[in-house]
Amino acid sequence: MRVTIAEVARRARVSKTTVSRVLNNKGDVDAATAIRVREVIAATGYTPSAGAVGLARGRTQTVGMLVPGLTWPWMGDVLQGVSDVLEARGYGLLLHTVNRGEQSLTQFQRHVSANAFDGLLLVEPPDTLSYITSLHEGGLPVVMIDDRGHHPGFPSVATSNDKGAADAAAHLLTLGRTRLAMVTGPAAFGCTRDRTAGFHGAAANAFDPALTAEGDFTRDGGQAAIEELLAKNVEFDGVFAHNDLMAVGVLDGLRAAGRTVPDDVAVIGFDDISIAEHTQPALTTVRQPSREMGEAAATMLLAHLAGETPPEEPLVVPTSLVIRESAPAV
Amino acid sequence: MRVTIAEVARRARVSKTTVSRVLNNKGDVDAATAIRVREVIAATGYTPSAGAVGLARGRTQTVGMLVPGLTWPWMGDVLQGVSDVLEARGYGLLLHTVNRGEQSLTQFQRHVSANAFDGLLLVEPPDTLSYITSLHEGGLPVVMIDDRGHHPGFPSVATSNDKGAADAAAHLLTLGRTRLAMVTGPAAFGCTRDRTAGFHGAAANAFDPALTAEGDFTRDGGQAAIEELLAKNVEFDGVFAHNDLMAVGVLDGLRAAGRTVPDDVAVIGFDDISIAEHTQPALTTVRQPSREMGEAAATMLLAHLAGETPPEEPLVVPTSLVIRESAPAV
DNA sequence: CTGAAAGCGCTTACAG
DNA sequence: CTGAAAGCGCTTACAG
Repeated sequence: MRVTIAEVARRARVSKTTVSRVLNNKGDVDAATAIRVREVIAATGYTPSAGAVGLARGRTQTVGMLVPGLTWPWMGDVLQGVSDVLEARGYGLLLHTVNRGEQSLTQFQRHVSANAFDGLLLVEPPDTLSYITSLHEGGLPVVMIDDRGHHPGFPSVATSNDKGAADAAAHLLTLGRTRLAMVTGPAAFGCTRDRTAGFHGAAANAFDPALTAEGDFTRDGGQAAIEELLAKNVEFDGVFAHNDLMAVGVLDGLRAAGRTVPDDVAVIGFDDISIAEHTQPALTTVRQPSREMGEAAATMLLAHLAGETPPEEPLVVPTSLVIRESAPAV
Repeated sequence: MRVTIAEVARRARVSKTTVSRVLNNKGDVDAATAIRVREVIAATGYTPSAGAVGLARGRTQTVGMLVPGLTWPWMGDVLQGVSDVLEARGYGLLLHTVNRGEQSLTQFQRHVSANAFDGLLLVEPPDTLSYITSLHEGGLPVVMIDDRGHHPGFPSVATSNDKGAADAAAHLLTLGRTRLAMVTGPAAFGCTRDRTAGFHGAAANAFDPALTAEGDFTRDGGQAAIEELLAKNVEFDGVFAHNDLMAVGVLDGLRAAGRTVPDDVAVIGFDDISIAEHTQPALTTVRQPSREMGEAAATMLLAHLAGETPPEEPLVVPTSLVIRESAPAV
């Protein structure tokens, strides 16, 4: 019993063409006619069928989004940013997860081939960069939310990993700390390289590369890393962890070893996930602007769909230092 | 340059009808013909256009999902469960957020009218129950993931709020605690009623209703509530908080007041969000099976779409007690 | 300013 | 077992 454009046309005593015109404000329509059509539309509650419009126009007004999984703490923020922008612009959001590996990708591929969306937003699932690149080269508008420092060959949104890490180092120096340690992410990640370089550069002599341990971005990995550092028996009074989850492990490891934070050792994390303000002591951290990155990526993709040429360089949304108790203000 | 069914038909020297038949394994097709068609499909990488199929069949193979927002800690788990099931069954997931109030709802309404999806899954946004009910009555298949104990008049998935709370009480009794307090959610929430009733029933005499404070499901609200309780100067040695976020506030408030957890006061939360295992001490909590609820809801909706009659009663996915240090095993 | 007709890419009776 | 034709609900040249 769905009302169609034909029904509206019949009731308004005009052609479907005319109804379509007033619907899309395209071409001139006699004022009185337009009013009559609008009245019928209002009275019937008519809404054009998304599927039919999409088929006729060759555009779905829908954007696909591909993410590795939904359980990372900051993923919800990214999604929220994306969702807000798309919704405000009348676009739908078709969400895809790569939680089941190959199978997931096959399903996703099917949706791509089926032209189910006009453009793609993504946070890169493991080992899919070349696949995504091929989609982009095949003509699909793509914008990547680059949390790994990949600097891909297509439009992307990133954050200031280097600057954020430098800010962390600078803050530790301000606190008078002179022997700084670092717990990094996996060496293969671009963001690990960027954060390491930024920290190293700003900390200068206060940082001894020997006081570096590689973690895996998990809490347990962070704890293991700090234990490794403590076992070296080299003094340090400040630690920068490449993400908050590891920083939580660092905090626990330090406590277990009898060190007080921040008195003995100041600790700074990266991300500002919701846990950060609830640790003991509350964690000072470099805030990653997840939501803003989502908004920026969606905005960029829509501009691309509207015909604008996307920027060559990654769009960088800056980090900001959030000062809490684990590395307090001076 | 998209390859269409017409192109496949031409290359295989058959009609579109026949191609459609082998695509959907419908009706008998000569074995040799079918093979020929399949070869062309494989060679061209043909995938039917989602929009065209949807228009012709009157079904989009897409499910809509409406959520209040993406930043609640357990929402990612719900979504992941939903996403896994839909994907495995070849359905798309169209995500809608009600982050911008009325405007969001208007946009959502438009998607509903536009027949953009076959069925709807939702976690209820504030004050939308009557609207959702009208959609359901209007014929849209709906399944609600009921985190609030609403017991709506349409299919839903819930968890054992009462039983979970009773388990918390029983565990505290097992630990020998005899004066139990409770920090509840807002009184208007169905789950608050259910958790209160379950706890009260199982704790019996050990629970004094005077030792109840109402919180708002936030960390700060939990801390305020425990301070209110402490100010009463009535002894208690166990606290059950209606969610983990408030339990974190309880932990902090207790620490500030010089009480030791769990020695002086044992604490149990509800949800088992990721923060729970990282608090000091780690939080014992009633695990809410968010992901399983998402899976169950999606499964139920797909069954409904396939023609099955959905159950009258809410499907209850059971909670489970996760024992950690804040209320350890005996 | 307006409408008839073709077309978007499929599916599905219907006829053979 | 197979195909021509109509139909799903729109949009868009084209003609007037």
